[in-house]
Amino acid sequence: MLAAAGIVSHSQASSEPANIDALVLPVARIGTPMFYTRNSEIFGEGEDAEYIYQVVSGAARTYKILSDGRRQIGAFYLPGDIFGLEIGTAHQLSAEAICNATVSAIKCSSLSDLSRNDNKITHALLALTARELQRAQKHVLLLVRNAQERVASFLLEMVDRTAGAGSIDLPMSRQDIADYLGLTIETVSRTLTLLEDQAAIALPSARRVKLTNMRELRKLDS
Amino acid sequence: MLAAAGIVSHSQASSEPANIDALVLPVARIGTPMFYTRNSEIFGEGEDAEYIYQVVSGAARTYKILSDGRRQIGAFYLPGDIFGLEIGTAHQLSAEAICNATVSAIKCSSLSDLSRNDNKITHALLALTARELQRAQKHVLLLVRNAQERVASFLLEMVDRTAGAGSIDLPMSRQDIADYLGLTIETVSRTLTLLEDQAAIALPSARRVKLTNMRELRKLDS
DNA sequence: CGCAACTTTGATACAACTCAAAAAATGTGG
DNA sequence: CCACATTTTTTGAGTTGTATCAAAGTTGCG
Repeated sequence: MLAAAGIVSHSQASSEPANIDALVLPVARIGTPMFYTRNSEIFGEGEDAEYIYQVVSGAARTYKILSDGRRQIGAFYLPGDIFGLEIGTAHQLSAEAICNATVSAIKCSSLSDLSRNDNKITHALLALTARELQRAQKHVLLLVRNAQERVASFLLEMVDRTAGAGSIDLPMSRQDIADYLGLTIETVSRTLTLLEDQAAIALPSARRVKLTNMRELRKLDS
Repeated sequence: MLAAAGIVSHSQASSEPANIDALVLPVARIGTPMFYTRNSEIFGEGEDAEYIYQVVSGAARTYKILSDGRRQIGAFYLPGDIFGLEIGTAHQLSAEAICNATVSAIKCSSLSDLSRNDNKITHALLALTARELQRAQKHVLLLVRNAQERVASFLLEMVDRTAGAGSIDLPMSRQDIADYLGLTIETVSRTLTLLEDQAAIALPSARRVKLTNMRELRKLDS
C-alpha cells in the first residue's frame, strides 16, 4: 500500500532497511534477473532508458566522464537499491557493475504505461526520484568539505547502508572512492591511514574497514 | 496539457523559456502573491513545507549552513522558477530572497490533496523533482572542477537562464556566488578579473557581466 | 556627504595534487 | 601450492591552486 503523508510518505531515517525501495516498487518481484561481471557496463550515458534496475547482489556505480578525462561517480548502489530511473528518455549517467552483480530489471516502457494510468505508480516514481535528489544534495555538501570529512562521511554512509555493525567490506576500489569524493586515490589512501593513526578506524585489509570510533567519525561528518 | 514521452515529457534544452514550469504547474495563476525584502527568509530548513513557490520577480536562493559556519547555496531561483517543493513534510534547505522579490505561493496541503487523486498533478510534481535532481547532479559536476571552470560554468548557466543576449545583471553578491561554487569570495573575484584579462568577459560594473567570448567560456565549461 | 557594505588586490600558508617508487594483494600457469 | 606477473594500495617528495589574513578601493544608501 502507498500511504501519503505530506505529498508522498517515505521514511528518511537512516535506520531504515536498505531495501525499503522493494516495498515501494517491487522491481525484484516482477523484474528479470540479469548478471553483470566486474566493471561491465549496465547502461551508457545518452542511451535510451529501457529498464530500471534493482541490485539483488553485488554493487553498481553510476558515473560521468569529464572533459579532462576524470571520472565522477554519481552514486553507489547496494543490494535493494534501485537505479537507472530516468524522467525523460535518455540516461543522464553511465552505470557499471563494481563487482560481479545480479540485478533485477524491468522494462521502462511498461512502467511508463502503468504510470500514465496509475497514480500509485507515479507516486512511487516520485518517491524514488525524490530520494535520488536528496542523495545528490548530500553529495553536493560532501564535495565542499575537506578530505578527512569526505572520507569519514563516506564510511559512515556505507555502514549505515550495509547495516554491518561498525564493520564494512567495501565492494569498491580506492579509485572508485576517490572518484566519488572528488579526491585523488593517493589522498583517499593517506586519509584512511590518517584515520587509522587517529584510531577512528582499523584496516585489517584494504577493503575491510572497522569503525572503531564512531563518535570521532560523526564529529568529522556532522 | 500534460504530454508524456518516456515517463514524463519536459524539454531539457537550455533554449527553453525559464518559465516553462508555469506551463506544467501554473502556480502563479492559482497562487497568492507574496513580497519578500532583500535577505529575508522565505522558509527555514526543517520547517513544515506549507507552500511551494514560484518566483514572479527578483530572485531567491536555497542554502544550508555547515557545521563550520560556512554556507552552501543549493540553487538560485529566477523569475518563473519553482522552488520549495518537498517530498516529505519538512524543508531540506532554507530559502531567502536575494533581492526584493515577489513570489507566488500555493498551499502544499491542497496540492497534496490534488495529487492524491490526480495523476496529472503527480506527474507535474515528478517533472519538477526530476528537474531539481538534474540541477543537483550538474552542481556535483561543477564542484569537482577548478575555479575558472566553475565561474565560467556559472556565468553560462546564468545567461542561459536569463536570455539576456550575452549580458547578465547578477542579482546575487560575490559571497552568494562563492557559496554556490564552493569557493571563497576572493577566489571568485580574482577569477572574474582573470576572465576579464583573458577578454572572455567584461565587467562594466561588479554586478554586470558581458560575455564577450562565449567560445572561450564554453571551452572552460564543457 | 559620510558611513557601511561590498569588491578587489596583495602576500603568505597550506591542503590536496602530481609524479615516482615501494609494498601489498590478487590472479595465473606450471 | 608455489613462482611470477599484474593490479592495487601505500608511502614519499615536491608543486600548485585555493584559502587565509590583511588592506585598499568602490559602491550605494541614509
